[in-house]
Amino acid sequence: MKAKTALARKTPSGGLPKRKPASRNGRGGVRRGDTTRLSILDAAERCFGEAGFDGVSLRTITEVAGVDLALANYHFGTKDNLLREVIARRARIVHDERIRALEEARRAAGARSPSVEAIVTAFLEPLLRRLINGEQGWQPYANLVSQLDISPKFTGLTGDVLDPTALHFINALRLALPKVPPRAIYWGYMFLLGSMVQVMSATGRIERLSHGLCKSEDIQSALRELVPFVSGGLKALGAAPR
Amino acid sequence: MKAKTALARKTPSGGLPKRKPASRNGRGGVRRGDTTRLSILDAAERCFGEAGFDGVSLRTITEVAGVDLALANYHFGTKDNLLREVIARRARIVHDERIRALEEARRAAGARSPSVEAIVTAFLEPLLRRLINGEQGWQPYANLVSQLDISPKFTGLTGDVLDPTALHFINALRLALPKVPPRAIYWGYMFLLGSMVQVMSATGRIERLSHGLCKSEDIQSALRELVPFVSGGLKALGAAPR
DNA sequence: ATTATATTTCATTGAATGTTGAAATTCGTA
DNA sequence: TACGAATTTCAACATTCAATGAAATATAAT
Repeated sequence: MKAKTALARKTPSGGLPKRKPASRNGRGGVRRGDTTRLSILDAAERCFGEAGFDGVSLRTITEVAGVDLALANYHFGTKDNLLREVIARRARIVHDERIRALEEARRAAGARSPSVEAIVTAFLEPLLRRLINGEQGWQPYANLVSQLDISPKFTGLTGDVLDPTALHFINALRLALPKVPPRAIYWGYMFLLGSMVQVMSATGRIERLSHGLCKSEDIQSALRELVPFVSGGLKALGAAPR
Repeated sequence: MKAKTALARKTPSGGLPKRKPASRNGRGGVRRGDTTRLSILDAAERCFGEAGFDGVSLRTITEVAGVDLALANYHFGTKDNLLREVIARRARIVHDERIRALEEARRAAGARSPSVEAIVTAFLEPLLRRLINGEQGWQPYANLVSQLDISPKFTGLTGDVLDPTALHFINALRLALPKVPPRAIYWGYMFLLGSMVQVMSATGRIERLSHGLCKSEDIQSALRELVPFVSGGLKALGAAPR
């Protein structure tokens, strides 16, 4: 384990971008390097999702992106940091929309607490809806976060971005289920995550098990089962024998 | 992608072991190479579980095992095959005990179907009980299978070993829940897997979320919540709006 | 003791890894 | 047009990777 001292000296991510406005350049204010930055992010997202962080090389990623290998270091510094930025890009979007959906559910419920179903839906829909609609890049992202969720090696990384969302929903569930002890709610949230992950990671397993009756890509149907399952499960919590 | 033609020529796993009985050797019929085989398996199990298949090298594994690097190839041929044998070793044990527990539940239920709780317990206990008891090597194994369960890259590998178990339990659940359409049962089984995985993979996440109220290693408490959650969730299936 | 086999050691293969330096190019601006 | 900064290219760095060949050693059977 060498002590990594110097980050790349000449990178915008090194001592912070500090890039000038760069407007009016005939490309709508889009800088030259921005398109390569994006294509690297997209390629990394796809490759990481398919093969895992350690299963793919920067060479493969930049090759898929169609750019020079050294540009990965120039724009992102290290492979670790590239992963971080891949995650953060979409995690922010999902987080914001989940919070918004939760507040919307609260508003709709008036003075009382939203139903468990409403809370669970507010959590699941923002991400799964994008998979259903086939929005560009979200399936690879879903694959990736599923893997990171499990691996002890990367939980520290995902935690910073994903934990704030969690606490909002745990709180909401606690209010909706006053009879269920907090300890059980935390575990229930983990089970919610785990069930969702099985829907997000397109492993093709359910096709084999069901002989084609169910399909991994049919997130719409999966979501129709997932919401009742998780809601029913959460309501059944706390019934354990002391 | 080079076509790898020749497996190592001089390995027992090459053209099948075909090793003589080797009894009466002063070590209770344990061959010389068996102890190194075991130490490599144990080390691989631990390393794979911590860092993932691609996250660890054969060098590290053999170093942890305290044996020469070349012995990994001699005993297991390739890294892929080493992973396969790591999984298969314990998967067989879990499978057998799950089937036995399921039959026991059937016997106890008499003419009727066992309860959903009994079926779910028969599935979860054989593996989780070993984690609760802290039996040697089972936590790393649980970590590992959790990761393989998610990654599209390895589902083909796990499928051969794990799918037969699945079909037994899916069948039992179908009988116990005649009102729930088969399509929903398959998804329910996936959700069961996903919830279980969250308990098995010791990521330390629940500690952070609950500020130490819940503990990853307290599988006993987790299981107490997991069984009602999954059972309640399964019973709530099929209530989806058409 | 003398084989034959099973196992271990040691040295090395060629390829692939993340990262970097320095020169070349492109671009916005003056 | 000329200058400076941002970006891209090219070539290499030192490691590490999985896998293997061949010699050495240990074990079991004869």
